[in-house]
Amino acid sequence: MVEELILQQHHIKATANRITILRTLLKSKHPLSMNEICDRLETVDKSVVSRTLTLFREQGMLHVVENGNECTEYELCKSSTKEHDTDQHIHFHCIICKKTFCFENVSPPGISIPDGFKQLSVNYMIKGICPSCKNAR
Amino acid sequence: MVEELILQQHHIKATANRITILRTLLKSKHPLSMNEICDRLETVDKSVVSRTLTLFREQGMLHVVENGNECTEYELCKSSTKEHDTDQHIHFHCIICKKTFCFENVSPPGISIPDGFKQLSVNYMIKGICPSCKNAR
DNA sequence: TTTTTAATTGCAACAAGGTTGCAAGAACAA
DNA sequence: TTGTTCTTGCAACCTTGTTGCAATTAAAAA
Repeated sequence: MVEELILQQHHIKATANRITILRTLLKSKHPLSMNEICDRLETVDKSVVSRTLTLFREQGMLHVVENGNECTEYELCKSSTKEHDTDQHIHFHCIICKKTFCFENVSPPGISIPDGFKQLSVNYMIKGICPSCKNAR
Repeated sequence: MVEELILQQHHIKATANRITILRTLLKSKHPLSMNEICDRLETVDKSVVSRTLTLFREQGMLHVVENGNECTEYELCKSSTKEHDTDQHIHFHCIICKKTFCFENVSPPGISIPDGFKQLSVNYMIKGICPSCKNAR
């Protein structure tokens, strides 16, 4: 099973809940929040989802997508490990339908930051209106 | 008074609370969260701070800085109005001291986004360790 | 000035997102 | 089998932020 393989690669013990949560993330086309995962998986307690997402994050399995006023979202990293996150891209958050899109093939332009600051991660979030919400008006 | 002038320019009635909150933002070297403002101003109720920040935001007086897992922060716009926000820059959030810095002279590189998406705002947030936290270790 | 109307304030209660303590259950090794 | 560790689910809690409402204040009209 794909899920077990991924968990194994990140040194996480495979349990039924973890496989289910991972599968939910795998199936989704856009980043999911904790509550979206809970809604899709009514059998799993939110405390388990919370702890599982923390675990996945700590093991470098997830990207954390910060969409602003709303809640934190998570998406699977394609090619990242705990040490190296090579899979960063730009996100677009629709202020109407509240969905977050990944612009996979547009990578965030590197910028030079002032001396003394140590960069660990980047979050490039564009807000606006997505095509389907734009057309709906 | 500078504060009254700024409020007037954004068509906001000047009250004692609003002037105090604006002054707090003016004095700060980095973006402030609602709670940081409440801490500095113990006489003003947090509901007033909340409503005031909403008002300031609606009138284009503030930048909203999303620092991720923690809370929303606000900073004064230098040159923005309700219609045009020309004063966007990159922010750096220190994961240790939780302070957010503005990189004033590094403007976010424009990127071309896919067709159909309408861009309204950009948030470019770098996370890492700031100079003083780096030196403290 | 007095009256009427509208805006602002402060308190408390609430809501959403998320975390934590803890006891019970499952997995696993000795 | 027994002991140890990990995982789970429930409830309680915390934090950030908003809202209902009555009281106060400010502004406008008479």
